[in-house]
Amino acid sequence: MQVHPNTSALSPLVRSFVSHFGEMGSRWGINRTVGQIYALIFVSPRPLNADDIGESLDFSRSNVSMGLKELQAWQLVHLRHLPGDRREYFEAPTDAWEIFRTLAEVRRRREIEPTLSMLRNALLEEATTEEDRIAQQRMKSMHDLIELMTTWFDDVQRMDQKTLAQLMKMGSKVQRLLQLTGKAKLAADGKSPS
Amino acid sequence: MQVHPNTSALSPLVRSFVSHFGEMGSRWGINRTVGQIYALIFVSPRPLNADDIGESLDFSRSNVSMGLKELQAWQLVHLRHLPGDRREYFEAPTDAWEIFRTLAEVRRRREIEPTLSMLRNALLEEATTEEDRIAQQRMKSMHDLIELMTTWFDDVQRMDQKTLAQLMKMGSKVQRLLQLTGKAKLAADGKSPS
DNA sequence: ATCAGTTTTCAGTAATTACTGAATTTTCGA
DNA sequence: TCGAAAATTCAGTAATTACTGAAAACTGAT
Repeated sequence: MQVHPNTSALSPLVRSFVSHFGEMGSRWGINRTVGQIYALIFVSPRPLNADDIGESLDFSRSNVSMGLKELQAWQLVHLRHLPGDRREYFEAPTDAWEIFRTLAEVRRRREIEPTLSMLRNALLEEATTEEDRIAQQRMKSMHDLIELMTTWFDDVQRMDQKTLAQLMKMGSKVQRLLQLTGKAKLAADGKSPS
Repeated sequence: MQVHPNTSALSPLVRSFVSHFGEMGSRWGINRTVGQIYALIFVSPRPLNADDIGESLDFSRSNVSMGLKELQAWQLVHLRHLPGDRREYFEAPTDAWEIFRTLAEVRRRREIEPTLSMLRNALLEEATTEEDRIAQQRMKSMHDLIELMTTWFDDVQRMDQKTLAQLMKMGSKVQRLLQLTGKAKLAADGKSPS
């Protein structure tokens, strides 16, 4: 049931995008095929089914199936059904911010949390040697940084997009603003600014 | 010339840290051995030479050599020489911020820049089909986000650590501050706040 | 210049990861 | 409930990546 026009011949534009994502994917834990599948879905104007994908990229049906499973686990693609078609179609969120947040969230769960938990355990141990005491110190600073950054990221995520954009556009100018506030606060507390 | 005490028996503390880094490493592009070598150097109170490392982790001398080469390419470890010893010793920066910045910098060079450049090229192409036009739109939003974030990161890097810590601790409270400033600016411009 | 100590390279091999096609299971319309 | 269409699983194989030991190259003290 060929409902949609044949999309199996990729334009050079899409082809280069897809292949770049393949390369990049393999620098992450994501493998090449998974990267390519994602890229293809991301730029596609309509949801794609597994056959579309396999045909476009010349992967076996089962390979596509596994790739899609992984992308779903990363929450990078969503399953959809098209009326009058039993096959499963996939589409990807197009909002770059949303994608970024999703990725950050998944990585947090998979990498940050286990690391924090390992570090916390390590810090609970009684250090018996000087070596261990020094090791613990360094683990602590790593732990604290990770924790600071994730808390901050949680906060940032809660901001509305406008504030965020404003903040980012300000860049280091925010420094002056903070200095001002600091002084205002000191003044309000009845102290003279240093 | 056994100048230093034998460090080849790792404490349980260090052992678990090292092995966690091994696991995590393989989720990045970094392989397990490289992750472990880094972890070991990071917590070591003194610089280590390749034999120390190989002995502690039970890797072949050549494997250690390759791992160190990669860590140097990531700028995560530095070569040092100890007086009266011809061997090369390695140590890792212990300041978590510094490590983070280094990593960000290397990733930027290796992953972000090539991606931006691919996207810029793609955006220069004349889109002939509707499909390509849509693909380009999405590539553009991805490009813009990446660019925004890297510029922002550059700015942030230029801030002193105190401001940065302050900013991060404020978290979403900064939102109120920005709203205030916005209003102040409007007032200064002689307009009424919305 | 020599040479012992040290690091690097690299070809071969081991281990891991990716991919396929056939078989199985699931899904949903009739 | 059945059966065809679709999706998934999985054992086997291919491809890639990691690791080793032997050999080559380098280093610096004498």
